[in-house]
Amino acid sequence: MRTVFFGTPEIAIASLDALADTTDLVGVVCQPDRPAGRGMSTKPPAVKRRALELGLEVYQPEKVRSGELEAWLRVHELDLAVVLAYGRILPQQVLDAPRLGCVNLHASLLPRHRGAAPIQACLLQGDPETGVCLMQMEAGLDTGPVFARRTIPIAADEDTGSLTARLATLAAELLSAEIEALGQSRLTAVPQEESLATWAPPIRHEDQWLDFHGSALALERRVRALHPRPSASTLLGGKRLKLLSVAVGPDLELAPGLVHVTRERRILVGTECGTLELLQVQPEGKRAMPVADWLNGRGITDGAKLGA
RNA sequence: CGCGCGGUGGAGCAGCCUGGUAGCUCGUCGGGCUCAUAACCCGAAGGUCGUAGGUUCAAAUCCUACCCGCGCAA
Repeated sequence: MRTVFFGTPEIAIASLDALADTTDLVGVVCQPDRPAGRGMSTKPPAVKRRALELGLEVYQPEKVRSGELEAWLRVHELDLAVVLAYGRILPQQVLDAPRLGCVNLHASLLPRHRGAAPIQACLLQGDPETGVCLMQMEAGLDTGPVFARRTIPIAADEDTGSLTARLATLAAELLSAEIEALGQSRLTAVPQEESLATWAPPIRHEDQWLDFHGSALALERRVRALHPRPSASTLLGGKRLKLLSVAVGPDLELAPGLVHVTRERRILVGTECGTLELLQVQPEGKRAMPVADWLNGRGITDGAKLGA
């Protein structure tokens, strides 16, 4: 079976490998190299680096609707395209280019969390479990019928980083298990139950700033959903302070944003409902550190105010 | 050359502007005290102050270059 893989970031790599192992993978499509990192040097996406290691042809179209991408696909006379976190919405002409169309690996239990940030969404919602779906792509975003799915429980301390890694592996397993049947059109696609659909919008730039006028529970989930990127941030003395790891603390009377250092050298922050205990922080310009280190260096003292 | 912060005993920091060979909070090791404690007391080990030059009688402190870590922005 002649296939092509669409994907861009790290999460897609395991599935890229799986597709390369199980089919005649003729090329990889990913987003163009973009200026990134300190400095301003352009860096190739993770998928491109892996594809080059595998000796695969890499195509990085600037536009997906110009017709060039469709033409490139047709030249390769494909049976199937597998998409995982490519980063663009593909038009119908592209979806129709391979003989069997395009299938997508989506990191949620559809129809829950359709959209760009399903992993963050399930953590924000406090879902007990999540998973990946293998689905037929259609013009609507993540609306197509589902061929197969895998489910995993979400740990209490799960964050986007750890969950992304687990789902990347899970997606690759699902793809490996189903690819042969898929190629032979032996899989049945089950339509999604529209009434159960939820939407997982992209994380916006401003979403990283915590507002302590919320519940400790919701803030703790937000910190995990934002970790490790872009990370939850607040302000301390006019400078950014990243909160990398927190926990719901004991129920004390503390004004939202007010810091209390306990006798046991624990750091509690007041919220509208409950307290948040800080565990790992990263002051601007510093490396990440446990709060014990932060206290030793006098980076924080009792009575400080966060979010100012 | 996109903007900014930082590299000081194992950790986190102060000292640098106003040069005169190093301090704080911890940790570690040994001893003591206590019903008990991420408690307290006593003592000890541990640092070529990122690297290379320069200025000076003298540099962690001033100057130059370079290396490394980090935040923003993308």
